[in-house]
Amino acid sequence: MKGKNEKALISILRDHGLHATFQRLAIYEALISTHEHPTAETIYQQIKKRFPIVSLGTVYKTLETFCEVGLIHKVNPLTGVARYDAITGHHHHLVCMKCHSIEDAESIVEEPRLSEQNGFRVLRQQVFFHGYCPSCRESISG
Amino acid sequence: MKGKNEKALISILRDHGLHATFQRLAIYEALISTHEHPTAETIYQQIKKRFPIVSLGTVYKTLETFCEVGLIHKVNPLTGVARYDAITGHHHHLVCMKCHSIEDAESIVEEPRLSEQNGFRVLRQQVFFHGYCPSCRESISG
DNA sequence: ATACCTGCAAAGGCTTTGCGGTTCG
DNA sequence: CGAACCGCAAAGCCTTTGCAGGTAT
Repeated sequence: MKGKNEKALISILRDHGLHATFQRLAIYEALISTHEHPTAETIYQQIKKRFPIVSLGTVYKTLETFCEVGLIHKVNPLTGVARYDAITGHHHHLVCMKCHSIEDAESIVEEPRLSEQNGFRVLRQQVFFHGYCPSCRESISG
Repeated sequence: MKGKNEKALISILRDHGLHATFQRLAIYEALISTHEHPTAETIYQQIKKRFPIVSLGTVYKTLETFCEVGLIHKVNPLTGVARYDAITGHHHHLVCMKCHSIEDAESIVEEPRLSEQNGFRVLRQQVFFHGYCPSCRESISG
């Protein structure tokens, strides 16, 4: 994605049904130019160097819009509120994107519990499946 | 865990180096009695029925303490701040528990991308590996 | 006896919202 | 031109913090 010219970016935004404003171009460009999974604040700080007028509120709104149309993803799989679990063993979670229920799921594949990867010491792993629980699925697609 | 008597719960708390207060017993009991991955607020509401005096602040503190000693887990793998990612393809994340950096990781095992499980329609899956990145690892264990 | 824990209330931080004005298509 | 979008600032949550009093060991 890196190095994409402005025209290509404009097309991408329009293909997703969005107006191509310079704020959006700047935000999207900032996001595809890094692998650091930045926060809204971080993106805001970076953009401000080139466009001192952009506001933090717009960055939030824009990122949310991008998520809605599927252009980007939130890395954080939940919606802000902390959720707790007394089961500390290895298992997965089925997260409903509508009602935000969280169900446990068995480990489907017995994955290797790597203790290292690229020098990164892994202490715990979690798998999230996002989608629609049976009842929400019904209420959405009929 | 369900149905554990009070004595057993007290032992569990003590084994983790914690004082056994009735607030903690109530909070822990509430958490092991459900599979709904409740929020602090939810636990608070439930406990209030039996012990109207317990405060929400204590629930938060207690849950945090339980996490620190490994008695429970936060389901949410990050620390409250939303993080964004322009790469929407299937990949994993290495989350540093100290500096909160997030690196991409390749899919180690080619997992089956189930579209269904228990009637749950899966649209996206994310795997989080929590641990220490190379530099934090160094600064912790010498 | 003392270190730990709780309740209360205030503060903090992240995110959303409302509104008037502006811009894109 | 109309709908979509932006900046600004205030409000809204969720969570943490500080402190004085109480409790477990």
